[in-house]
Parts: sequence; structure tokens; C-alpha cells
Amino acid sequence: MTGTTALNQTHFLLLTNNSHQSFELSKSFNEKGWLCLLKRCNNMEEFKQVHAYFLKCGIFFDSFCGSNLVATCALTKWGSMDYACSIFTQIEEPCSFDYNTMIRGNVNNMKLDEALLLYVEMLERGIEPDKFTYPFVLKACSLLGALKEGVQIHGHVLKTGLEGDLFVENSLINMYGKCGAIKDACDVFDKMGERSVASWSAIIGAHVCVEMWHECLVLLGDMMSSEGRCRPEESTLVSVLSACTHLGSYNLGRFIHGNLLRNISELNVVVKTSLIDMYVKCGCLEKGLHVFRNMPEKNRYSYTVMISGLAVHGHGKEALEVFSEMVEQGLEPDDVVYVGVLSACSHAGLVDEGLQCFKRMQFEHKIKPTIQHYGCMVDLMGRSGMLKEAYELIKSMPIKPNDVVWRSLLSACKVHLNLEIGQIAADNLFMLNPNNPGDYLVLANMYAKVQKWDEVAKIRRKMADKHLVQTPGFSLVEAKRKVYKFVSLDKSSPQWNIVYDMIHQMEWQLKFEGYVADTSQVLLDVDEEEKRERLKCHSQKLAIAFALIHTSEGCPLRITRNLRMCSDCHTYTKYISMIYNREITIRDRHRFHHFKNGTCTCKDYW
DNA sequence: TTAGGGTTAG
Repeated sequence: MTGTTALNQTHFLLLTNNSHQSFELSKSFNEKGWLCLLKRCNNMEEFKQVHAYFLKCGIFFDSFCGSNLVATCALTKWGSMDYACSIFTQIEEPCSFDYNTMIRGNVNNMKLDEALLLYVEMLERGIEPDKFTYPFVLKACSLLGALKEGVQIHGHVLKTGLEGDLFVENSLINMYGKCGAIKDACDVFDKMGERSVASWSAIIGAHVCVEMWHECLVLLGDMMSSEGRCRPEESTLVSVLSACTHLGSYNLGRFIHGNLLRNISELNVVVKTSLIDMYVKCGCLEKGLHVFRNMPEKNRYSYTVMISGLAVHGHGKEALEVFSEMVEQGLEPDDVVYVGVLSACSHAGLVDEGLQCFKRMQFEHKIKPTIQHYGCMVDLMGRSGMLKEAYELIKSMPIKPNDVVWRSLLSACKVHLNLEIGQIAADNLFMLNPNNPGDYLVLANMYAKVQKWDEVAKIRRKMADKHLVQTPGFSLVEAKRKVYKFVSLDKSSPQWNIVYDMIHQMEWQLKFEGYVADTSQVLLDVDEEEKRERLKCHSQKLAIAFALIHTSEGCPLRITRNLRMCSDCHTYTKYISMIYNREITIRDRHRFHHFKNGTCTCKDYW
């Protein structure tokens, strides 16, 4: 028997089950026959057995076969890097192929330092890296975030004249992107002679890494209109979906979903997870749930986006059900999933459940709480008025509390009117972050609520001394396939007079239903009438009026805000949802509010 | 006659 002919499972069984027969049989194999058999192994045990026979026979193997042994161990799913290494070290004169294999194997197994050391060793032994070496080495740099080493290796690429290789160039873009060096990534991309879909995906991915969301969308357009007319692939669209998610571009996200469905028969788990995240964060929980429920394969990422999604929409009970399903499926929860779980409890006011989950995380799943977990717990306790307990928790934390934690406590104190703890929270907050105008305003709001105008004035003076100006709030609303932006007291819309007429009309209806403007939200030293005038022109109200005019009856409204909502806008929107019989979804910096029939899913705490 | 490369999610 020679070569690769007629090698099958029967031969393998002969080899492993009957040592005498198999030894006889093995003598009739040449090295390629062995090789073929080795490649057919199903696990490391089988491989080791065959390899032992291989040594026992003492047949001479050329370097090609030796390299293949290393490759099989290093690169197959069932392989072992340790075993690969032991064979590799026995090769007297390893070639670049051997080094490439070992580097790649180490990168795949996240042994990144090891991969870079092998590259150095290769150079020291005078073995010339080739066009296959660099993609692996650069990937190690990108995963390590090792820009300095990446730049050095880029130098080697130039020296060896491999900069024109498409794969090497794409790897360079990826390395620079992952290391946050977007300019260098663009430089490589701009200088490329030829670009593949992967080049475009890499440059879009690089912009995702540095959170340049708008540029991602522009690049997608460039890609599709470029000379090569590259068509985006799944990986490209996953990056673009991430940009849509952050920008709240529901329409583009939905368009991409349609595009994916038309062009790809079965979307993979990564794409579906990105779709869920996009729908949920763009306010469409139902669509996200639909994708999630129809997934044949779910992993920890898919569960995390769904749980966190349900959390920001205030569906705490459902989030806990999905979490139980995840554990039942045998997926081990990690710290990120627990951030979703705890924030679900916090957003839905599930205090007991939250406290229980916090314990379970530490004692059953052995996860040390991070600052985010503490943040959720402070929020959860604060929401239910457990202000002392929340403060005690902060004091007992083994890690230094950050501004998010103190801000949660301050907000809770504002709602429950605990001036003493509120002031402590504010003092700590200002020590960590003295220049955030929003924090001063929350504190001022707290004092305004109890009519302590002296304190309010003091805080405003402090703000003025520090030249802190309130971040201008804006609201975005989609109508007629366009996004419109409104700022407070906005008169920039070509139809502003119609909008203000609508505001006026709404005012009468609101008064009739019992709405009273909460002028304590206006911290300016102006009379009540002026305060009411300012209140009714908050950007959110203008956006609602505009949307009511431009959408048909019963059509849900979707609004995105850059800041948290003021409590007057919240009350106002509850009334509007009832009077005009509209579902209104508002995404603010913190969560989603769904207004329907005069109530909000946040249960008036945010 | 001879192997091997880049991009994606919380």
C-alpha cells in the first residue's frame, strides 16, 4: 500500500486494536500514508497513538511531514499546543512554515506573548519571515493592543518589501485600529493599490474601535460606490450595525437587516446578536425579542444583549426569565451578564430579586463585584429609598467608588429628598469630577424641591465661577424618513410656527386633564410665568408636537435625547400619551421610557 | 508536489 490510497477507518481500527497486525500493516505505509492517517484523527488521544506507532516504525520522515505533524497539533480544534511544541522543538532546521504554524497556533490559543517571542526567535535564527508570518504576528499585536511592537513590525514589513500584500495590509489596518491609531490605519488603507471586502471591513472596524460611528456609515457608502463595487459581507455589516446602534439609526439598521436577509440564507450568531442589540437600543424591543426567540444557536453574548436590552426597557421580570433560561442551557454567567441582570432589577424596582442576584453572583458563580455591579446596587437601593443602606454599601466597597456610584446616590437623594446624604454624595462627586454641570443641577434641583432657594443660588454661583454652562439638551425625532433635531426654545424649524401652535393647542388639553407645570425644574431667577414659558418649550415637548403633526393617528412616536429627562417633561409626556392615545418611546442617557395611557414603564423613577 | 494568511457581537 502506498501513498494516500485506500486509507480509511478500517485501517485505523486495525492499527489501534491489533498491535501485531497493525505493526505489519504500518510497514507497508510510506510517510504520506501516515500523514493522511494522522490528519484523520478525531482527537489528541488518537493522534498520539498513531504518532507512537509512527516513531516505533522508525520510518524516515522528511521535513514536509514533520511540519504537517506540528500543524495538525497546533491548528486543529482538538489539537494541543504543548504537543505541537514538543514536536516542533525536535525539528532540527525549522523553516518559516514551521514558525508560522507555531505563531498562528499560539495566537489562536491566546498565547500572545509566546507568539511574539517565537517571531523574535525566528529573526534571531536568521529565518526570513514571509507574507504568511505577518498576519499572525500582527494579530497578536492587535489582541495585545501592542502599538509599539506593531509599529516595529510594520517597519519589518516595509524592509522585506511585503507591504503590497493584501493580507498583510489588511492585518496592518486591523492592528492599528485595535490599538486606537486610526490615522495610521487610514494611511495604510489610503495607500493600498487594490482593496478587498476585507480591507473595507477592516477600516470600518477600525473606526468602530475608536467610536467614530458616523465615519463608519460614510465608509459603507464609499465602499458600495467604490470602483471595485465591493459588496459588504456579514462582518462588514456587523461593524456598521454597531455604528447604527450607537447612533440610534433605526432606519439604516432595519435596512441592513433586510439586505442581510436578501443576500445570506442563514445569518450567523454574531450577526443576529448585533441585530438584537441594534433593535433594542434603537427602541424596538419587540423586534429584538423576535430575532432572539428565533435563534437556533444562542451564546453568552446573545443572552447578554437580550438581558441588558430588557433591562433598559424596564422589563425586569422578563430579563430574569431570560437569565434563568441561559443558566438552564448550561451557559456559565460572567460579570457582564450580571451587570445586565442587576441593572434589570434596578430599572424595574425589583429590590429583593436584585439583592438575591448580587449574593448569587458572588457565592454561586464566584464573581467578584466590579464597580459597575456596585453602581447597579446603589441605584437599586436608592430607588426604593434605602439611602442609608446604599451609602453604607459605598463605604464598605473594597474598591474606590467612582463618579457613577456617587451620582446614583445623589439622584436617589433628590427623589427621596434626603438632603444630608445628598450633600455627602455631591461633595464626593465634585471631588472626583468638579466640572460636570449636570451634577450641580441635580443638587440644585434637590434644594429647589424643598424651596431652599439660598442653596440653589449658591450652587448656581459656583457654576458661574467655574464657567460651567448647562450642556444644551436636544431631542431627535424621525418623521418622513428624516431625523429632526430640536433644542429648547427652538425656532429653527421651517415650520416652527405650526409647532408652537400645536404646543398651544396641547396646553389647553393638558390643563383640562389636570396637568400642572412643575416650575421647580426651572432654576432661573425669573417669575412663574416666564418659568412656565421656558418649560413648555423644552426640546422634548417640541419634538413631540412636531411628531404629532407629522405622523398619522395612533402611530407610535420614537424620540432620542442626549440628556436625562426633566420631571416636568416626564409628567407632560404621560398626559400626552393618554390624551392623544399614542405610545411614546423616549431613549435618554440612562434608559428607555415607554409612555402609554398616562403611565411610564420607569414607574416614575429614573 | 507539497501545506498556511486578513475582517464580526455583550
